[in-house]
Amino acid sequence: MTAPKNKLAPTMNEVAKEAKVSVAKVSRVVNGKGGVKKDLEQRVLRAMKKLNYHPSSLARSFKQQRSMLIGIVIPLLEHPAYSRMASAIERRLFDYDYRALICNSEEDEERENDYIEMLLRQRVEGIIINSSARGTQHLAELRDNNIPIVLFDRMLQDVQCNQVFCDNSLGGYTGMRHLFELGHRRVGVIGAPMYPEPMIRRIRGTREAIAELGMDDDPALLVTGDTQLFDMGYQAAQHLLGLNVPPTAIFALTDVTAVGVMHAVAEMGLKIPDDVSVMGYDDLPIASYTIPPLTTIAQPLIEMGEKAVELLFKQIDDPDLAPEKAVLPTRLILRQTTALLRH
Amino acid sequence: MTAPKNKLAPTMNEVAKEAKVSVAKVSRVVNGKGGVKKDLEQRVLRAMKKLNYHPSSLARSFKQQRSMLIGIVIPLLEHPAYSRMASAIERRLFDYDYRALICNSEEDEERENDYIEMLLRQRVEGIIINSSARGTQHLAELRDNNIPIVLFDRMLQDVQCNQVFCDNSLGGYTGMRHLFELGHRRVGVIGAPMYPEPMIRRIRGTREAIAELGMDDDPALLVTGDTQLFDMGYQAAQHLLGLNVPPTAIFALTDVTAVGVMHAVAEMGLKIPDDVSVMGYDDLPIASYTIPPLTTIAQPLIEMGEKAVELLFKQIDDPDLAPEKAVLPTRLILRQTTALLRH
DNA sequence: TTGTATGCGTTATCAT
DNA sequence: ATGATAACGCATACAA
Repeated sequence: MTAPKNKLAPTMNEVAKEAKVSVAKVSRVVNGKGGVKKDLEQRVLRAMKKLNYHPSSLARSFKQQRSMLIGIVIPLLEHPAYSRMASAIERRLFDYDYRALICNSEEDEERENDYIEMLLRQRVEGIIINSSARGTQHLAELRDNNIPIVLFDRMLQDVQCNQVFCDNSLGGYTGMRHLFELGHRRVGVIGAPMYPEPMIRRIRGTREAIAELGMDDDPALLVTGDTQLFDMGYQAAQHLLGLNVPPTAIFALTDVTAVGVMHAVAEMGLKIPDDVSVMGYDDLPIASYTIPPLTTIAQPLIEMGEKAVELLFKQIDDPDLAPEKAVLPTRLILRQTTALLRH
Repeated sequence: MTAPKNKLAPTMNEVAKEAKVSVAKVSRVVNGKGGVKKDLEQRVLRAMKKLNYHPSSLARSFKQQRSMLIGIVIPLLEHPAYSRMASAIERRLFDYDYRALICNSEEDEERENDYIEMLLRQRVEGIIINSSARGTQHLAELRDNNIPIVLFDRMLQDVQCNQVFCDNSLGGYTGMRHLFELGHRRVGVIGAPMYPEPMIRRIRGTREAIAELGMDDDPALLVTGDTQLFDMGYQAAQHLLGLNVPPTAIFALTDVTAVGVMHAVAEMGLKIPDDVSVMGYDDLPIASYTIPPLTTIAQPLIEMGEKAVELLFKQIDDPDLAPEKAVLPTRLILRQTTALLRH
């Protein structure tokens, strides 16, 4: 790509000349600092309009050493849960006159690192990150660079910084317990993808429930995989229901996979919830519109986003503040895909 | 929000001091310009690492008068179709070393204008916009500001700039014709929301089919509304199927509304496609996973994004190039929600 | 091969 | 109330 050949945007200097005043006055008018005579102010305003002047954030940020930019790093913009988080965060930042640099890491650690380097260069004043990395070294480095950071959704144990997440372990447990109470003892769990932290915890929660409540503890009942898309749920359900002793319920640790599960179940000619109970996790909009509507574990995505912004600004205001961990509540949403086990 | 009290990032000057060379040399090393002795280059690299130096894009962009930033304006980040478009565009820009400023206008004209002003201030080198505005004045203004712009998805007649979109009218026609060929004469059309340009065209396409093929032309069969979410489809379907003479098929001009339709149909105890045929529009991932899978009109969202980026860079390279309109093909995806009309 | 100096557009400080 | 001017971090033209 070569350099743009476009006419350059007008500068404050040109406005000053047009209005026959000094740049200082233009600056004062632009920033509404007051101390400018009414008639001159009008002249400046007119000149601005005439030249179609838009103050350069580039120059301004550079001069002030403040970018008014916050980085948002999420694993997959196309995933409804993540796009919802990103949009909640962005909306809140906008209210504060901050702009968001939304980075779509596509669950790729290297891409995530590239983005972080980019954000550092853009001199973002803070980063809210839903990290796809397995390690925490790059985040520790951010902290050492003194850039305010909030870990979002995916918490990480051994890094000292602000974190906002739900108790995924409890969520996993709650779902399992719900199925247990309906009489299910043999429950297939779809924890795909395997590695991100929330998923590991959700799985752990289900295992705790299995142990504590004395449910079937069969390794064949846990299916993991690479993606968290429809397809994964579809395949996993086929596998689970093809087992010698198939489960009577399936807990898909993501709504999107749950939809895939429902599809597979229907295709096999089974009825939900009569023949198999199905649970999801996330409470995405789609969960209300499956047929029948999906019982699921809700996460307050919007509140999480708002909390993250709050913590970030707190830290920007006072960098020495001790990092805070905000754990938001998870909620069982009863709909119609789970039912009493038929004997 | 007060000014950040964080330690400032190290500058090139500090690196130069640390390495005991001039800033010019550091600059050369950073930009890989060559003409630097190996050992000195090593010293600079070491100093950079030691100080944790990240070149300031702010200063760089400011100095070079090139932001390397492109603005993307979309109506609703949380909508799967739009987040997919945004992500396709962003990915492609990233390959070109450009960064995206993703703006979520939330279908709000004023918000869209705020964002555009912001983008102008950020000195973006171009804008790819899926506009929520009804008028075109602000876009004409952009063009007059000489900022390269590509209209995306939602085309606008009377503004002279690059545009990428699908033939929505043909899409609407194609869907209708498909239903016609299955024997349906009385088809409910859900064109919600009403005003954006693609929707107007899709509706027009259905009307052309109705006229040309001699299908039932009953105003009660066209339902419009404010959103394009599940809910809208749900309500619209209830309305349509409650008509004195209900339609035998429903064409929801958006997959998301189609899912809402399917939900309503199921709730009323009707079978798809036996009792009612249902068609969607978009071919979102969810369309493959409804039960039964949704017959729909596919739009090549990824290709649209890539084409938009291509046109944008073309215009950046040569601002005097005549604007181009790229019309991408739409495709009928046959799945299982439409069937021959039972007599 | 290296360093010095200039300027990008803005804000802020200091005179006036 | 107003204007002249320095400074922000970097790339580059030019001198050495």
